[in-house]
Amino acid sequence: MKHSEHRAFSCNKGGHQICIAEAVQVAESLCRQRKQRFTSIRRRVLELVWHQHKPIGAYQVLEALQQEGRAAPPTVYRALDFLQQMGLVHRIASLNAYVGCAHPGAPHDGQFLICESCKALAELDAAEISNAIEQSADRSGFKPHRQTVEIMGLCPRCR
Amino acid sequence: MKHSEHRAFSCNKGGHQICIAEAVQVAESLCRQRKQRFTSIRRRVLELVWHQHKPIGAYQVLEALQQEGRAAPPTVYRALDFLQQMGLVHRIASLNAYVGCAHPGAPHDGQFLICESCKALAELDAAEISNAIEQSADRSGFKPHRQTVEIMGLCPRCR
DNA sequence: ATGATAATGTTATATTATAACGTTTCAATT
DNA sequence: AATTGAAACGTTATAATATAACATTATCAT
Repeated sequence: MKHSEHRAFSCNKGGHQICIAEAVQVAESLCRQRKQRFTSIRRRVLELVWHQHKPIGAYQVLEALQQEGRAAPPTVYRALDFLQQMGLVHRIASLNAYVGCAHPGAPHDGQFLICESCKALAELDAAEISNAIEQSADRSGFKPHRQTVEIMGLCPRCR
Repeated sequence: MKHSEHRAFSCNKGGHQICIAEAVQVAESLCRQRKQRFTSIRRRVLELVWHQHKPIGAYQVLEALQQEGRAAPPTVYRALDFLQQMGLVHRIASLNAYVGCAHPGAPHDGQFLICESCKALAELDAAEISNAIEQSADRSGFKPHRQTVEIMGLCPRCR
């Protein structure tokens, strides 16, 4: 089944992709477990981050919040920081943007495939890549701690 | 010779590391080959980027330039853009900072090891990593084009 | 109910980067 | 040497991203 190979970019059906309602449920559950408050702002920001399956900028989130009432940058950044600490959201450094974590539960650095054409993003968690990184680092006497891996290119639909 | 394994973080002797004067010479030569102008601003910015073997921010470069005369942000960003296009400087997305390219000649995306303690940076060009990325991307039907790989951790001296 | 802690509101500002437009420099040709 | 067209640079303003600092409110454990 060829399509299954592309599930990194698909959503909902048949995969481990978590969509907006599911993402919120998982978040709620994880926060409860960890005795952290999943406040309405945090929930709303998580929803907005998941709203498109593309990275979203902090100020785009802010705009959306402002249409529902007052809000200022710190509100957004605090919520995003919290969600990142909970491992529910990743920051994409090369885009200054944020995306919902596809594999929450255990905090981790993801690896990201980002389509230069349609801006869609898929999160990988390829041990193959992590291992290659770890081994190469080791050979330089370097002890890796955190990795940023962001691959720009063309997604299956756009290539 | 254990130290040779660590040459990614060393400088000058016995390795392919290029230090400030060498970097300028190589740059001069490459620009001449490509019929590009290696102006005094571009030279000076390249020197400043190489001055420490650590990533440097655009505004730090600016400050240095301003101590030698007038300068404004566009001056720095233009020079940095040019140097990046020539493959002489890399931008480190996770730091919003710039670093001299250790392997100029053919433009490429490097992979970077960044020490969280002393801020030293080493550039890798590990085929092992690129291959792992390419294969993982392939399996998702993704055609990679450009990669950002930035590993934070502890360098040999600080670990 | 009370007090401690965490979360949020609010204002201001820091940091990084680019837009827009006029001027200068440079090198190729006349 | 003068001309000219393109590239580089100067300058001012502003955009885009992110944080500092401090007052206020909400929540939880007692």
